[in-house]
Amino acid sequence: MPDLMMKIAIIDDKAGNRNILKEKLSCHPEFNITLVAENGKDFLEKLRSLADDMIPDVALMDLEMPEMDGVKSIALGAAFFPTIKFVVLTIFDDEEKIFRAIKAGACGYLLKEENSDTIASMLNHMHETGVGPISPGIAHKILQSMQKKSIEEHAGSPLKSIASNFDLTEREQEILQLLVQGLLYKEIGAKLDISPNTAKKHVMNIYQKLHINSRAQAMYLIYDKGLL
Amino acid sequence: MPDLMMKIAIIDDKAGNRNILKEKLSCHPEFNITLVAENGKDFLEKLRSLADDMIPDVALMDLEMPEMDGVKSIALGAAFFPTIKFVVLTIFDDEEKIFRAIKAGACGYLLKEENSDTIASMLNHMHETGVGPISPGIAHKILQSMQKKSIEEHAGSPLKSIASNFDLTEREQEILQLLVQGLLYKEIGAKLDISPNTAKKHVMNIYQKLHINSRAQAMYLIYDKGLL
DNA sequence: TAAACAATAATCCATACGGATTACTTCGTG
DNA sequence: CACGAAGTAATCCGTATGGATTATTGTTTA
Repeated sequence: MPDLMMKIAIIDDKAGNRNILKEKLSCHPEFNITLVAENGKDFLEKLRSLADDMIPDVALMDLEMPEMDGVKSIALGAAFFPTIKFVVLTIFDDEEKIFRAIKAGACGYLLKEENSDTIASMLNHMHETGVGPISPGIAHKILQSMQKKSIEEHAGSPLKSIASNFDLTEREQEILQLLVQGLLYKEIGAKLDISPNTAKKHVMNIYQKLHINSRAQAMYLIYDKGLL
Repeated sequence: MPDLMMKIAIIDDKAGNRNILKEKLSCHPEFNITLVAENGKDFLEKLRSLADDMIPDVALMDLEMPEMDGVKSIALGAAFFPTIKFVVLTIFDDEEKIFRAIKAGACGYLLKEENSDTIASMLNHMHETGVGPISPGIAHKILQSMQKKSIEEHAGSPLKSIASNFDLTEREQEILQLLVQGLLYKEIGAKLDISPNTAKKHVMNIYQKLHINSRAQAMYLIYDKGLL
């Protein structure tokens, strides 16, 4: 049996939602809210400055957020903090968003309208069995979208998913491609016929957009986490 | 509100299962079992000989059946009787079967272990809102298979074959593991409780054994060149 | 047309990295 | 017991990297 205590992170840009959720969870003593963030960027920053034993077990994540939305935060969070279970907690969204959140690594998808007991029991169920919580309405949407289009064709092209999820420009994709092959700035510059300084500038812009800070992290994201 | 009376079809090859299910539904007067069949072929034949107003609203379908299995019957049934909602009712199956049943046109997927009330409330919910019933465990499987497909299944631990091919020690494998996740020397040191200098020394030894000279090349070897 | 964005480029600084060398400890195995 | 292999640790050096800032040019679009 796992720990009885479950460390929970709440990520939502609206203070009202955060408080409602806190209140809902507070009735259940097994939940320990160890991290609250206003958006994905905030969340990742706080995570990085956290001691290992304070890393949350579960992140309850809204999708619509400024600075960094839920899909991006799940993709990055799941890559760098693989022990965290990401559960989307949101109002009813379109299939595309559901789909992208799941591909990013969400293991559950609950509607905000679910009541306190439902949420609690589903989270406990997940903690015990590993089975992610899914609201029936969401499951239905997933089924429909699966019937419509096969997943294979939706898998899409390599670097494109990074580009679409993180708004990389054409040039930045090109440079990322070379970067993750291990080329030096001067080599990238030579290959693209630009100054090494410019190559470096592009790389810095890419880091900002992906919210990482080293070439190694870029490679990790792209190669190991299949974000490519 | 739709009809209070819901016409139900039961398709299962085992008489025991049929009876258990009948019993479960009998507690709920809104269900009217109008058709019982032993397999898909039997089901379709009986359907064709039925008056229009006796066509069931819902078909509760087992998957493993002789003569004609559940997937085929759903595909054919959904084509010729588009008003019928097909709900798979089965024990826990592998992802592939779940997938095929959904693509064939199943609008719900329940586990046989669900209790009477759960099944009844989910069927009623579907009848009212059109939202198909899905057991949490099944929804979880679907999510997992979607994630796997999108991540494109890169094979298991490359580290072992690297180790065997290049005579890396246990400690070196351990360190390589952390290195290619993008950790700094100081982070590797902290994680393994050794000096960052030592971590670096190990990395230098690894580079020599692999005949490379940068972290990027290590990652390239392991991730892109698929293990080596 | 003005504003926003993309690509180009340079500079400064602190730090991380790759490379080489030296040294101490703890194991086994011969 | 002695020797080597593995793990530990420190130091010095030069280069590459990450981070921040500033600036010019062209393109797009509101």
